[in-house]
Amino acid sequence: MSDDKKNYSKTLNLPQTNFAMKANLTQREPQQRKSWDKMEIYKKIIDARANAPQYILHDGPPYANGDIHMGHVINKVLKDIVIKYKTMTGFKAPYVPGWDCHGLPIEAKVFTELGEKAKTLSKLEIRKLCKQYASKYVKLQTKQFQALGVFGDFENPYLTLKPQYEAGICEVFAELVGKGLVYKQLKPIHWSVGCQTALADAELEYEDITSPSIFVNFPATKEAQAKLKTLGLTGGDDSGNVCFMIWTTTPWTLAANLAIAANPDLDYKAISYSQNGKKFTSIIAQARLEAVIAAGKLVDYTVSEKTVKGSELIGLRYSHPFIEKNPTDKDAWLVISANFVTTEDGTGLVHTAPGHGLEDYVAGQQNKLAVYSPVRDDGCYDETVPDWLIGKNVLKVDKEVNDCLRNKGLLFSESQITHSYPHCWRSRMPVIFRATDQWFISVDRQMPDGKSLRQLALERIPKVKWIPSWGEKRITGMLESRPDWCISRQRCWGMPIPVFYNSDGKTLLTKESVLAVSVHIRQKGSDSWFIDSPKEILGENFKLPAGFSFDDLQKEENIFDVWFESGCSWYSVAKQAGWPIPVDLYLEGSDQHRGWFQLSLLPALGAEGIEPFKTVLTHGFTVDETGKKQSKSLGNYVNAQDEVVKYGSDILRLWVSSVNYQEDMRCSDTLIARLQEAYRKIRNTIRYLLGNTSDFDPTKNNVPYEKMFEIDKWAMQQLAKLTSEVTDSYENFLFHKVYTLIYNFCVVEMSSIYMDLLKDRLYCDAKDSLSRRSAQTAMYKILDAITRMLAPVLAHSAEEIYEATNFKTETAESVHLLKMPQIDKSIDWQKEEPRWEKLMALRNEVLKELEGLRQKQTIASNQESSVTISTDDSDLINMVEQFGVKNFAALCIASEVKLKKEKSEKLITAEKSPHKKCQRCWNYWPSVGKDAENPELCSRCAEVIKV
RNA sequence: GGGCUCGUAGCUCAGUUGGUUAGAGCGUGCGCCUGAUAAGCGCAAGGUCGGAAGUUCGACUCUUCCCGGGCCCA
Repeated sequence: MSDDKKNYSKTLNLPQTNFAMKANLTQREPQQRKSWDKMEIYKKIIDARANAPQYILHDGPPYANGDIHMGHVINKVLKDIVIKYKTMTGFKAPYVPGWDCHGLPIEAKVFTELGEKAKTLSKLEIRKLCKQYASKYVKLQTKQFQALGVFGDFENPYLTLKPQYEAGICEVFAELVGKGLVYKQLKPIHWSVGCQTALADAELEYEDITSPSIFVNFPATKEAQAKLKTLGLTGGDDSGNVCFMIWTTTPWTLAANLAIAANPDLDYKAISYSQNGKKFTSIIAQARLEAVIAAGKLVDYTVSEKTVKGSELIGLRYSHPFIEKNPTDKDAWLVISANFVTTEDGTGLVHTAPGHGLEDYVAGQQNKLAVYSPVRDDGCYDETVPDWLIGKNVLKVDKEVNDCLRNKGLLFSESQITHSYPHCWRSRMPVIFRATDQWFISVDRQMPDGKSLRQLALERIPKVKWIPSWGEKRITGMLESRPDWCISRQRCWGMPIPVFYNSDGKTLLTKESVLAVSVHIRQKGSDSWFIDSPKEILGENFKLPAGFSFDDLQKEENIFDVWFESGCSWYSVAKQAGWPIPVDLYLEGSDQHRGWFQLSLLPALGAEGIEPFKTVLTHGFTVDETGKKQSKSLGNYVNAQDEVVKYGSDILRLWVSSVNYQEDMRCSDTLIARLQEAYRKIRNTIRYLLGNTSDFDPTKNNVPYEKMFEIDKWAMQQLAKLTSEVTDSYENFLFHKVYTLIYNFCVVEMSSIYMDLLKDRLYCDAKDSLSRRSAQTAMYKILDAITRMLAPVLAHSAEEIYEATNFKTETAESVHLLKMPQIDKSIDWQKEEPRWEKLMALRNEVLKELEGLRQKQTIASNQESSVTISTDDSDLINMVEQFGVKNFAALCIASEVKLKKEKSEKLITAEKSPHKKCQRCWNYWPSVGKDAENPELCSRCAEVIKV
């Protein structure tokens, strides 16, 4: 038997292709990239689109630090899919990758590596090391990004440390200065003691810590006691010590206490009790009575019947629990009014230290209090505090402060609470709130057009398309509540703030002065700020305002917040490259609503009055298999490099495309391994298409649609549907739909249905027969279209497929130079769909019947069967007859289908075919044996063999 | 604690303006084929749609609360 088989199999048109079944991506992909490098693929693509309309995706700069992780993979692959897709739809879509190079993480790392030696180095020397460090990681990450198959101008990336970028920062800053948005002020900010610098909101990380939770009595002055008595809150001499009770979790800030805030609308009462043998009467909010009683574990106490509004308390004075003399030159130690006081916690009377809290600061300003912050850069008290605190680290004095209060009998209650508290992202130490001189960009000052940055931002946000749409709500909420932007940092690795001072302390900061600095920076880079004289920096022709002379100018030592630097990229990169603002797309993780999106929006609105982006697309974060946050310490962390090395980058690209990036993305090695399976299925489907079209030359063998077999027309209709839906999904950035559509098309329409039933025609019919060429025409078109549709996702494999395609409709050097498939509008798949649904339903019933036979072992394959459809349903009969009984048999891969036009118990019956098996095509056809020369063949095969 | 957001089979996704027994593919189990062969085909089992109330003739779809994630903030 095997002899016969072997003989006849040689007469069949079996698939032939060099396209390997085994992908071997980890070896193949690097070669692919080499050949792309050699042909300068990125340049070719851009050149090929020289006169095309532009589509600008402006890259958000990752920080030049460390290996890339899954977050980078998702971000860069999504961007690359967009770029490749837009390119294939005819746009000129440049991709200029960028890196954020300045900033504390690098500087801190350099300091750590240097150890003690750091103190001996100059700022310039430190900056040199920082630059080396950043450059090293730019190079490393460049390689890692390219290894993902990302195309871009990696030869000329934008780096925030390049002089032309830095000059751009200056120019944006100049505009903001010109609009009056920049000011310097003593104001409490987050201060990192570890790094000795101010920190931006984005540089904080919240961690749980344990803090003391104390209730403290502040003794009312005699005058205040008298007033309280008049109000009826306190009684006669039996009131004992009359106090205002406050609550705090930061005892160290008590040294800077200047006021107690009360809410004018809240109700306050007095509670009398004895503690340690002393009688007290404390004023607190009525709503907090219960909590205070619990905190003090009071058993015997009386509460005043009288209730007064907070407004009655305003102006009453107290003496500080442990400081005798007002350390400031302004008023202090009185009850002030503040609406932010609530009854959620504490006592309803809030300890206020304007130098150590933002709300305190605002309240202090309103009440003309000083901004008193007796804490030095190193986190220790200065010499204005009581002797026993001078020079001590504020984060370590809680116990001493509490002891002092206890000794004075003013510590009403003491316990511990655990709460989340901001920490410095670098030094990991808790930050403190501390008033220092800082530079700010105001979000509420009026600009020349009468609007504030905040107003303008809220006005422009709806003009931007936010994907997903809730991004708009999110960024709106953030902008509504954000404070002024603190843009100064007391470090050296960054762009200096271009400000000068004279010896009187007067500030030189005008639009013109900043622009003059910008010219210098553009030529010499920001290092020159640390080397050159003010005269050299400003240029000797610069006209100094009255009161300034070059001989008496000091340079500002602060540098910009790195967020300000990256927030200028729309200018330093996009605008300087001549791209129109707003650019088409910003695409980053959803954390950037607070970060880069917002901090690009503000400078752009301030400087140009327009938002920098038309569309903002955000993606979520990777979580582990159970949906939890990934972290190295928990061991549920997926190392991106390992995955690339293990599976190849197209698998990771396919994974990125397969998940809905708008939500959290579960990620693990197992889940990525699943995508490898999916990849194999797609690959094999395409391999089959390649194998069966290897002898198909579309210029010679093409069969026009009208002449195609019905089933092939179906395939063409399915392709038209797929193309239309995939295009729609790409246009809406719904890549996981692209994936599902293409994958299901491969699995269902192709592998399970079409390619299976096509075998007889492809293998057994004459090579150049209409039936075979018809099938090949459809397969070829499907192959061509799928290759293009896959190219943005499977960047390497699509190229491999394109190379393995024998006859190409267009010859290009790369699949990425081609266009996406056009939707064939002459094919009305929607019109045909109902008919096919009925035919496929009937087919399903036949297949079910055949499955029964197979389980009974009556037949082994569908080819052995003979099917009978018995019905008096004329619609059904017409449908089958119109379609053709033979076509329907082919659809079911049955050897024979008979149509009985009478009603029967069962619509479908099937049996083992009574006919003989053709040894060539394995069909059980009546014609087997009719040919005298080849008695074991059917007449079709006998004919084919003779040619 | 606040803002935004997510929670449909083991996994990845569909589920139209609320309307008949909630779908697909993968994976799993069982079987078939051996002319796509470290491939291919078929069949089957998997879901109280995170939970609880409510609105409604009717809710996966609307409302409220709760539980559990994520991002951002305090």
